[in-house]
Amino acid sequence: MKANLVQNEPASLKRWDQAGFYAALRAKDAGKPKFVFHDGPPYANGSIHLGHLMNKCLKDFVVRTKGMMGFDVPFVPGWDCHGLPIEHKVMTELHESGKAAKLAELEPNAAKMTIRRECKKYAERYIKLQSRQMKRLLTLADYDDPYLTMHPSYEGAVLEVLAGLIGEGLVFRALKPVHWSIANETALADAELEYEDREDISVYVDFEAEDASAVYAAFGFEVDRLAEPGDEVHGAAGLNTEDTARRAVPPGQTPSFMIWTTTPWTLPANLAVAVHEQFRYALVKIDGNVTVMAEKLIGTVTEQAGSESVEVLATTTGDRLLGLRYRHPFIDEAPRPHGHPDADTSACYSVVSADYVTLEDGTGLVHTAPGHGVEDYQTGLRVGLPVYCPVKGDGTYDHTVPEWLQDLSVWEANEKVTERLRASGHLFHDNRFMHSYPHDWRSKTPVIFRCTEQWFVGVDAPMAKRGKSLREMALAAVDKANGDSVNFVPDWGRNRMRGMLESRPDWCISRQRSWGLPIPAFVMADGSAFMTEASVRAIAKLFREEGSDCWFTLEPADLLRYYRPEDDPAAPDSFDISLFKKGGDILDVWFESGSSWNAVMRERLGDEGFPVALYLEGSDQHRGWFQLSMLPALGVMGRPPYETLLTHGFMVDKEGKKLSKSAGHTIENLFEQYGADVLRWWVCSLAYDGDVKVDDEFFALAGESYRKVRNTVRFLLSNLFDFTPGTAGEHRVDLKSLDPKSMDAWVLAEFDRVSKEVKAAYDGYNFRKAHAALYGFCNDTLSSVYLAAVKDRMYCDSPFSPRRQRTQTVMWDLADGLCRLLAPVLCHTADEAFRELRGPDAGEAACVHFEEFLPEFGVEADAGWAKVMAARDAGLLALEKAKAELGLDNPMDAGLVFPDPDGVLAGFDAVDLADLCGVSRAAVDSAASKVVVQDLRSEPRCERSRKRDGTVKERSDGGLLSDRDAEAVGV
RNA sequence: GGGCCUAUAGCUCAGUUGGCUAGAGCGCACCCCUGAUAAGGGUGAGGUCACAGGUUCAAGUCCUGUUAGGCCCA
Repeated sequence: MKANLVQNEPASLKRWDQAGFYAALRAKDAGKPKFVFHDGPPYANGSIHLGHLMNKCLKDFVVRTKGMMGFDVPFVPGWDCHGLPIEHKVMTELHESGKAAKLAELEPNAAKMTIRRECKKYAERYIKLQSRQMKRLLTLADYDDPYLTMHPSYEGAVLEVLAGLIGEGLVFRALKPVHWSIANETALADAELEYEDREDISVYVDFEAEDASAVYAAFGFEVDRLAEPGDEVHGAAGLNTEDTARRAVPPGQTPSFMIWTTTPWTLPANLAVAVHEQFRYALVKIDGNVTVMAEKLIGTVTEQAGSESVEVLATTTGDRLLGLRYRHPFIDEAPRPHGHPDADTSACYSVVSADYVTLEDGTGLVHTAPGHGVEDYQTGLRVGLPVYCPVKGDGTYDHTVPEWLQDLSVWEANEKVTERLRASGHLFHDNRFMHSYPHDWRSKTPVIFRCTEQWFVGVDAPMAKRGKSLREMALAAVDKANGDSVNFVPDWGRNRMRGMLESRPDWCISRQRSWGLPIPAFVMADGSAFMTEASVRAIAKLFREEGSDCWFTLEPADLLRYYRPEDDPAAPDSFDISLFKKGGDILDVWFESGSSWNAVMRERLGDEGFPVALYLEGSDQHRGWFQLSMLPALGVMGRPPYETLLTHGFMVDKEGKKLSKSAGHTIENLFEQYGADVLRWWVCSLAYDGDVKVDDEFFALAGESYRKVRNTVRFLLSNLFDFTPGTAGEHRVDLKSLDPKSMDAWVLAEFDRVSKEVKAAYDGYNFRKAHAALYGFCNDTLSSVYLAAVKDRMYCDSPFSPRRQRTQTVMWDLADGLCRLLAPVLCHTADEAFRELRGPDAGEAACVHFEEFLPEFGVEADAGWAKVMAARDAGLLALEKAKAELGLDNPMDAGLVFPDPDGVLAGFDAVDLADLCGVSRAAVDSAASKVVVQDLRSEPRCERSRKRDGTVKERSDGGLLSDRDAEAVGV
């Protein structure tokens, strides 16, 4: 019989849907202890893919297993609705349909509203699609009332989190280098980056020293006179100590500092050269030019450049180079950043120290542009460099750069700058090379580092009330030594998260786009920003009522209608709301999803919703949702929002390589081909903590093993056709009366063992182990041992013989217990079987998903069973030999005599022993040392049972029957 | 380049604190059954535990390095 999952699953779905299943379950479970589990929101874009498939199934296993263990498990699905991917898609569509031009004519806020309306429609469309697909996966969740990050109450709750962080003094505005998408003209979060290979130019550039003597002096040369033509300039030999150097005469040319960079376009913004104080640097003459670089890198650099003559003139340590000045290769006067005409540029163009300088590549002298790199920025702060960024949002230079660069894009500038340096003699060497480089995850274009004014959440600033910094608290929360720290499954997630927390920078939470939650900041008349805890709470209240769209339609005074400055201790001394201008930034979407513990769990469940028991996502979320949920929760609630983090790996292809996005199945295809139960069975079998290989054949394999389980259950059911259903049916036999030496006691004891194992595995999220145990039970214990052995009595015993009814009772209980254990995974199949087991009279109320796992039967099996099963193995082996030696192909033509030295087997029913081996009869012999196979082919065979059990003879009706069969037939 | 992780039969995985001849399922081969039949049963062949060193009486297991792959970052 075919499973026909593709046709039948939707019917199950419909049946559950009509029963208002989720709500009914909540009602039924009311009052039970809660297991609160929180769904991370997938992005409302596109169809669900294999990653979602695994994630959603694993979550569903948790929901359903915990539910069947006796917990009330509310589960609210959610969607991440705002953000660049949708806005990008919508803008592309608007451009394609020609509507984008109209947008440009609109007033900016009106244009934003148009975009937002389109984005909302787009998000809704995909929420609907994904929701349908997730339901088709038979996942159990409150799909009637999901959480959407674009929902007004959600938006309000996010702002309340922001307000809490402001209250702790963690939110600030600053000029900082951030990842910048030129294509989308916005700052990007780390999570919005993808690393892809890219070819770039790497250049070695000589920066000419301003004061040659100072450089020579740093290397220990006598500097009272420079070498005249004809003077011998000493070579490298032995001249690496300052004493010897002092006796030498420096060469008569100006030395350079050689830097290396892979981003020539940042050279216009160069303001310093960094060295490591402890490293040794050499003054080296390469093909006639004197330059400075790290001693250890001379070989690699000159080899790469193909230099012919390399001569080390002297060496010194990095600290001696500090403060030496150089001339920028094509800029005469240090630039001043916008709006800071009086900026102090005295520190520019000199050698500074930095401990991140390495000797791995480059020259050991690091080009430093504070406007274009985080480390550069920090160095700049330390030594007092201006934060200079001559690159505009569109990736072109402004007019502070030399004319030949103005309005050029940075990518064009790479070439241009290189050529310029070559022409002016500053370029020592250049080559093209491939490296992995961050790209905007939507436009797939390379991003740049660029300094802009952004809002940040500080991770190192001590909190106003809590005293500690977010980083300190977060590290404590993942510290194993800390008793109530977060529990990680698997445990290495802890290390991973700690590493990330240790190194993470301040969180840039602002974006310059339309589709998102506005950061409710205002620009005051003096140009400074206005955003206090109280003002944000006031706007949050408004957003709850009207949604964040009102930010774009209302005036500042209206937006602040709930704000009472007189009650706000943080309010500036004097200000005039009528002069306020609305800020144009929106929040990082990660801040929104990172606030879901408040916007969903506390919102819906109050104190019971915080913290929750479990977050379950892919391992990439250690940096994403896991971390960005923890930080706001630490700031606002003082503890992480979850007790346990469960992590799964990623889908890779058959070879273990990254799954290409274009290839592979659509989810709809998989439903069509396999059905949800097979897909769920597959997910259940996965070692999800590592990478998961996925390929068509694996689904097919899962289908095979699913069918094995299904067939086993079907066989149980098919043997119960004449058995009164229910736990108190008239044919039912009291399990307590079972002989511990009976196969029935054995199989129930086996079930108990497996049931315990499966439940423990479920409880520990080890679904794979449960899968293996369930499969093994169906395949071995039932199919090949118990059911095969019991077939004869099912078919040939008198229908209401005690032996047959005892077996049916056991089969009924096994089917019942098995359905329950399978139900969290094979929700359609298990329910179908469960309903059939209860019979047609049970009606719609019969549903395995309203049930819990069965307690153990508590049936004791005789300790001698181990010996019986060993005897069975030996018997089967002996039969195999007999095939070859005696030509005894059919086991029913054979009898077995088992050695029984200790008399254990003698206590068991000989018919059971025979049936367990599929032979006609069995006996034990305490004197035998090995199994003896009897050839029974000469004995008569029962026409009904095909057994040659020694009782077969001609009966009154002329048939050849055994005693048992004769009695059953009544002749 | 850095952090975290993975590598055991053709495939998917077990293998606890280092300790008998390294296990299971699938697949494969051969056979049986034909009253679970687009089913069921039996037997068997498959492994230098990625590679190279090291610690140890003893290493799949511990340490170091290498290679390949994944996630995250630079």
